[in-house]
Amino acid sequence: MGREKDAKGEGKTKHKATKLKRLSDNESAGAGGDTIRNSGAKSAKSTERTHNGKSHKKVKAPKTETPESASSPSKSVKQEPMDDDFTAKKGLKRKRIKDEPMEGPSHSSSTPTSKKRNKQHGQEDESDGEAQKKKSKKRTDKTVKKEEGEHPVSKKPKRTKEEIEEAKQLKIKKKEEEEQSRWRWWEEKKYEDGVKWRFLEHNGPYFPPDYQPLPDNVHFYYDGKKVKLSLAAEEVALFFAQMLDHEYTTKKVFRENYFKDWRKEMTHEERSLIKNLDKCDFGEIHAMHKAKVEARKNMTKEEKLAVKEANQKIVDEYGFCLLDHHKERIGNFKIEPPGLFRGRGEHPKQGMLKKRIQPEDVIINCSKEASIPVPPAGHHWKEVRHDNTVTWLASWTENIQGSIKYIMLNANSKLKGEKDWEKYEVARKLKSCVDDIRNQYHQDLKSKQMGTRQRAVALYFIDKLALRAGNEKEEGETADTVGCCSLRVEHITLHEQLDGSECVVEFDFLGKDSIRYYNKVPVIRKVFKNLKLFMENKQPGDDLFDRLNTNMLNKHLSSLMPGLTAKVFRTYNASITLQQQLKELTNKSDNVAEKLLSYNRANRAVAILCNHQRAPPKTFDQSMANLQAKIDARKEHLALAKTELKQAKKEAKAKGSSDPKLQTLVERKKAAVKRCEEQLLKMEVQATDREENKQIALGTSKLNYLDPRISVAWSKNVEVPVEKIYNKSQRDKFAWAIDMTEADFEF
DNA sequence: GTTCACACTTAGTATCCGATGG
DNA sequence: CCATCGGATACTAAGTGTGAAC
Repeated sequence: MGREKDAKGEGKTKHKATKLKRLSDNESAGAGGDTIRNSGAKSAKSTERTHNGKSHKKVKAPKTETPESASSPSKSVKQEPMDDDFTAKKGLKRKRIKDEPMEGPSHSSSTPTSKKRNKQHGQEDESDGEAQKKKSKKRTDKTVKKEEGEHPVSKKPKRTKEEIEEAKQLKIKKKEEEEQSRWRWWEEKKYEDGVKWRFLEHNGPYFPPDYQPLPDNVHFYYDGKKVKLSLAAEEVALFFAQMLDHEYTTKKVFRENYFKDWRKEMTHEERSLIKNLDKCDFGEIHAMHKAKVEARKNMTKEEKLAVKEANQKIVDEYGFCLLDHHKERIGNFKIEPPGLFRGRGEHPKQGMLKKRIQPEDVIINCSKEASIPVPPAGHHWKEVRHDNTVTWLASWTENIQGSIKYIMLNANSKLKGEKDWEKYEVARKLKSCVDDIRNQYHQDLKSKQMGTRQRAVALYFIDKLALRAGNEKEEGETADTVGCCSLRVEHITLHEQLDGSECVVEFDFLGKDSIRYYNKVPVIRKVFKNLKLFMENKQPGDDLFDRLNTNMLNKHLSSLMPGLTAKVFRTYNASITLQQQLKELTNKSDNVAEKLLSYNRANRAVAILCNHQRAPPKTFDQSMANLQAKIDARKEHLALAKTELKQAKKEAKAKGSSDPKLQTLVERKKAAVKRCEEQLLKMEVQATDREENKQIALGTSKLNYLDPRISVAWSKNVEVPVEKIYNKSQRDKFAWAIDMTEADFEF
C-alpha cells in the first residue's frame, strides 16, 4: 500500500529526480536472504521499503552464489578450484585488456567471416556428412565390443545390435536429408534495412481448448455448503484449485489478487454469497485435478501414442510457416491459455486472472499475397495486417501488464539466426575499441559534470561486472528489481577495507527474475570516491545514479561505436571470457571427458560472471549420493580387478612366463583394470561437474551470450565432436556457426 | 526532453520423454 | 519390463532498447 501511494504521488514518472523521495531510513543494503532466490532477500526488502523505517536485520548471507564465498560446507572442496579459476581469470582478463594494446582485433571482424563464409561449403557438407557416418560407426563398434567383452554369451545383444545398427543408419539418413533441406540463409545476401521478409504465410495461432465444466459429482463448497458455480466462475475456481499444492496459494498478495479477480467473473448472486476466500473449499476440485494428472500418467501405451499423434497433428498444422519459400518452424504457435498470473519474486500482481484470448483479440501478420489464416468457426480476427518490417506472425495484448505478446519463429529460423549472428558481430566490434572506451570512462570518472561521472561509474560496473542496464520500472506494476542504472543507495555498501582488499563495494540486490546478486568487489579508488559522493545526503531508497538513465547511457555508447549499447558489454565479456578460459583450461592431452569438464568450467565462469542461477534441483542431494555410490562401487570393482591382475601376474611368474595362456590372461586383466579406471575417472569428472553446477545454470549463457563460433572452433581444435557440447536443438540454432566456423576462428 | 508503444532478447521453471539400470 | 532420473523442450515472464508522439 505504502508503495502504491508513493507511486501515485509521483505520477508514474519514472524520472529519476522524482524518485529521490522514496523511503527514508532503512539501513544500508544488506538484504540478506538466505535463499538465492527472491523469497528471503526479497520479502525482507520490500517490507522494509514499504513500512518506511523498519531497519531490517542484515542476515548477511554468506550465500554460496558469490564467487568469493566458498563457505558452504557441502561445496567447499569442489567449489574452490572453480573460485580460483574465476578470480584468476577475472584478474587476467582485466589486466590483459588494459595492459595490452590489443593485438589486431580490428581487422579480424568482418573479413574473416565473409572469407570463411565463401570458402566453407562445397567440401564442408561432404566432410561433415562423412565425419558423421564415421563417428556413428565408431560408436556402434564400441558398443559391440563392450557387449562382447562383458557378456559374451547373451543372445539378446545380437538382435538388438542389428536393430541398433539399422536405426542408426536411418538416423544418419534422416540427418543428411535434414541437412539437405536446411536453408543456408547465411550464404544469401541480406535484405535492405528493415525488411524482414518478402513472403509470409501461416495458419494462425492455435487456440487452447474450451473450458470443460466440472462433472456432476465434483462440488465446490462455500462455508460448508455446496454451491453450483456459473461456468465462468467455475473455470476460475479450477485455476485456483489446481494450484493448491503450490506455495503461491498461501501468499497473501496472491490470494487477494485472485479473489478480487475471481469475484469479477462471478454472477451477482455468487458475488453476494462468496465474500471470503478462506471459506471456500476447493477440496473436491483439487482432488479431481490430481486424479486427472495421475490418470494421465497411468495411460496405456496406446493412449499415450494417440495423444502424441494428436499433438503432432497440431504441430504439423500450426507449427510451421512459409517464409520466403522456406518452411520455418514457429517458436510458440499456441495462444497462452488462461490461468492465474505467476509473477516471479514478490510480484504485486501475482494471482490475477490471466484472461482467455479470443480470435477477436488477435492481430494476424502475413503477406498480402498469402492466404489469410482462417479464424476458428464463428470468430474473426481483430485485424489482419501485412507488415514486413516486423518478424511476428500474430500478436495480442495481455491483460495483466497490458503488454503485447507475439507469435514468432523458432530460434533455428533465419530471422532469429541472422539477428543472433549480428549480435555477436557487434560484440566483436566492441573488442576492437573496448580499450578506447575504457580509457574514456576512466577519464570521465574525473569529470566536473556529475552526470558524466555517474555515467562513467555505471559503465565501469557494466563492463567489469556484466550488470544489466537497469531500465526504470513503474512501481507497483512489477516486482522490485534493479539493474545498474536503477541501483539504489540501499543496494551497495562501501568498505574502505574488507578481507584484505581496499575499496570494496558490496552489492546486494535483486536483479531480473528476482534473482539475487550478491558480490563483494574491490574497485579502483576513483570509483570508490565517486560512489561515496553519489551517496552523500541520500536515503537508502534513493537512486544511486540520480543523473543517469539507460537512455542517456546508450546514447553515449552509440556515439562511441555504432550499435553499441549496455547489453553488448555482457555479450562481449561473456564471449571473451569463454575464449580465454578455454585457452587456459584445455589440455590437448586430456581425454574427451576431461576436455568437456574444461569446457563446462569455462562455461561456468561465464555463468557466474552473468549471475545465471538456478534453484538446486530438488533431487540434487539424492542424485549426488547415487552417483557417489556408483563411484564407490566402481572403486571396489577396480580394487578387485587389480588384485585379480596381481594374482594373474603372480601365477604367470610362478609358472614361467612362457605359458601363453597365462600371458593373455594377464593382458586381459590389465585391460579390465584400465577400463575400470577410465570409467571411474569419467564418473568422478561427472561428479565434480555436477557438484560445481549445483546452483549455476549454464544454459542461458550458452544460448544467449557465447558466440557459438568460439565453441565450434574449440571443438575442432581439441577434437571433441560438436555433438558433445551442443544438443540437437542447439546445433539447429547455431547451424550457421557450425557451418561457417573454422578452427582458427577468433572472437 | 519525456513518455509510451512496440518489438524483440533473455530468463528460470514446469513438464515431457526417452535412456538407463534394477 | 517398469520405474527412475536427468536432459530436452515448452512455456511465458521479465528484461533491453528504439523511435514516434506529445
